[in-house]
Amino acid sequence: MVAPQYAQMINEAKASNPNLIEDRPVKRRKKNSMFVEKGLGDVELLEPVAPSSTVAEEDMDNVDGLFEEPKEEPVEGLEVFRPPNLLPSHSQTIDISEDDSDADADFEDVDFEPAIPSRGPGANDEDVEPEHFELNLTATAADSVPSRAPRKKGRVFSKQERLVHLNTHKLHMVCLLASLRVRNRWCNDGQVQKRLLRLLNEKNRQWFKIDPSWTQFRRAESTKKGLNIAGPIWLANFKITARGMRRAYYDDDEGGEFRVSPDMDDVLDLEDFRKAAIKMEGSRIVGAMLYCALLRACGLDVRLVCSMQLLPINAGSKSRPLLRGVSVSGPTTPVRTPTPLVNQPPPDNSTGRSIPSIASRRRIDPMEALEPQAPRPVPKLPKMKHIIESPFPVFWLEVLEEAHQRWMPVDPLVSCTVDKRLKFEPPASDVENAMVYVMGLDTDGFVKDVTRRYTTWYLAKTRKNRVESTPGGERWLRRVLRPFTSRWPTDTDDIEDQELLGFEQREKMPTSIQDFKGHPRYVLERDLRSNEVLEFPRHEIGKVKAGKGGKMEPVYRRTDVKIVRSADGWYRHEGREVKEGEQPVKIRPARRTKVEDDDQEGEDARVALYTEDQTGVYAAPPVVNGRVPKNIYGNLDLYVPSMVPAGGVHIPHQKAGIAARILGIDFADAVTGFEFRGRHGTAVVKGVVVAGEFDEAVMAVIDAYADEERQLVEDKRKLLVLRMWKKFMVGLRIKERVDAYEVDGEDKPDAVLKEAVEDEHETGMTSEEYDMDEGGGFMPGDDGGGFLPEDDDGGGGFLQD
DNA sequence: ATGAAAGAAGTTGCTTTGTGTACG
DNA sequence: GCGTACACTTTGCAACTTCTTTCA
Repeated sequence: MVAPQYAQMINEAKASNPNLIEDRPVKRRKKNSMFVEKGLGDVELLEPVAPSSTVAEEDMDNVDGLFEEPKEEPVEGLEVFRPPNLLPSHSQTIDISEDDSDADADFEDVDFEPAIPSRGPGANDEDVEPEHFELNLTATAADSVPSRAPRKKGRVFSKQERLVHLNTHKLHMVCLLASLRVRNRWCNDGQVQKRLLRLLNEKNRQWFKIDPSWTQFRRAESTKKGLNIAGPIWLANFKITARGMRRAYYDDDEGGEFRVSPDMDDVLDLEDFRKAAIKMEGSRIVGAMLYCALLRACGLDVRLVCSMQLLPINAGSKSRPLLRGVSVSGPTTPVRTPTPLVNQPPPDNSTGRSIPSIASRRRIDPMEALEPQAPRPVPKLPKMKHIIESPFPVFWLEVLEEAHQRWMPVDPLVSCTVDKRLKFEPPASDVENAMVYVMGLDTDGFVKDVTRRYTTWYLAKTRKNRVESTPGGERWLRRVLRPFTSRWPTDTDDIEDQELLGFEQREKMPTSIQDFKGHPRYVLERDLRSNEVLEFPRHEIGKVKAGKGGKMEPVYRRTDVKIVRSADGWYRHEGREVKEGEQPVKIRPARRTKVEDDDQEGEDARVALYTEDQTGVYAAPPVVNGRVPKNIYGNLDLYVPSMVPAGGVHIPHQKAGIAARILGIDFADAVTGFEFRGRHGTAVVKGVVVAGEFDEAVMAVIDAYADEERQLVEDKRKLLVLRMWKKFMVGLRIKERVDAYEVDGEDKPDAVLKEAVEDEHETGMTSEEYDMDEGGGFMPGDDGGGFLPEDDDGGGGFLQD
């Protein structure tokens, strides 16, 4: 039951801003910015993947099932993610047609291209209407002409576009998590582990065999020593022949075709992985995975750790850097062999340089690949340059140091370190690698967010690039990770949580002015919003130097920031009023609303602002003797429930006003807000306020009203039914009469009947005489609410329906 | 190289209790 | 002359955001 959750979450994200489909002119937009317009709609793509609801239990393997065997072009899922619609077609994104594994059972009932995007279970009612969306799509993708030349770099993204970026980021995370889970599971593969164990001899492995009787120190040192021995052995045996995961970028070149680098990692399934274990080569990803498998085989508790290279939430002006160290020439996309390769010999891989097509590789039996190949002409392959990647790893491991129940980072390939957590974070300027989310997957496939262990400025910098910095982001991430989290935390988990919390708590105060902006813990006065104020008395907790040669600025706690509002604002938004004698804590110039206001007092008008502490809950004048006090507009402000006057009751029913009038009691329309249409705001009335003692009376009248309405509907239905019976009986009667008149030689009573009935049709069956003379018994009694007006087409209409 | 400041160019949020005309 | 239904209206400004450039 994982996928539907995500679909729902993404839908919620969409629904949370219904305005985003609002069809309004966007002043500056890149031509062909199709993904931006279309991306949202395509988030729907996740929904159909939902397995049938019969899978009730939290079957986590479902995730694996769904993402088990990505075919076609899954490499991009690892390296660069693109919104599904950027690809030539959906079917190409998730094409499972040639999949013959059991995994596709999950897909069988799935329609990947629903004509109308279906609503997710529990999807918000504010969901985008598909037709509406379609319209917008066409309009913007085809007709949008920027009012001026788009800025080359650093263009400003609209709210819509930014929302698409956010949703893309989320979707990317979900997909990558699923992908990681599959890959992590491969690291448990018995065949792979058995094979890899050959690398370490008995003596090497002895370090991992901990004797519980040893001292804590000795146990810890033994593990470390073992890792320090195994690392170099690994480095010497593993060869990097493919490119691993890179930092992801949104493509500037929106119309361009997506290309996968020819040297991209191409270990796509367990068979590939087993083969890589034998050949001991591949990308950094494969290297880390294989080393993970090896250490797990040695009996260690090992996590596969990935610094997720997601498409960013805030798309910057940076465009994708060129790959460095690519093959000089050669295909830009993996060559696909058009015909089935069942009987063809596998391509020669003995050079270790060739990157055969994905299609052909997946059919190679790993054992067969080891057999000596019959010599055959090999086409000259492009020479591969040395692959240049980030000097910091994207994949590495964490090994549980059993003695202290502590996870130690281990990287055998890039930094070649053991237990050096600060050697993993790349600088912000690294175009190949950005550290935003670091996830560790243990043997059981549980995911732990260990980002805090590796980042120096988690709160000041890293957090700003994560979903937690967006509204509702924390909850979203929690929900995404929930299916990947063990429900029974162990002591080790608790220890680690404390450790990670400690990293965060010990984070130093930022040294640059800009890092204070949006910092969850600190704030500078200069960054205060216009509706924010520092609590008095001010509590300075530090100083920071503003720029070089600048002066020192005081630093305050974020928790000391209070929201201020005008007296009117408190009243309208919270139903509170400023207490008597309170002095404003801040004063800001009033906004001039109208041109006609521009007299003297309009120019230096000011608005006094107060904190919540300075206000109390507003108490409306109470209802006395059934009289409801009204304001100058003759109604009652009811912006929040607390504004109902004492002794009164709010009846939020459309008919409440009418009901109160019928009863002849005093009432006031309840104004719950304003609708801004055109130049003027119009009061939104939701029901009325009456004296508490009339509550039941009013409700009774309303109910009676509703009953009457129901009765009306019921009567209409009854009449319809009776008419049908009448028609039937009339027909029968005619038939009876015609049959009675039958003469010799003329035996076509049916035809006569038909004619008679049709006749009846045309006359609109207003033949009351029938009812009066003979058919009276079929009509409702006169007390049944009287005779309802008969529609002109009523007679014919119901028979056709 | 890095960060601060200023400028540019866009987006967002606040605004907040109608009016005029045709017609029966 | 009065009451009712209905069409028309759909701002504009300042704050804010996010980028670039320039400078130290």
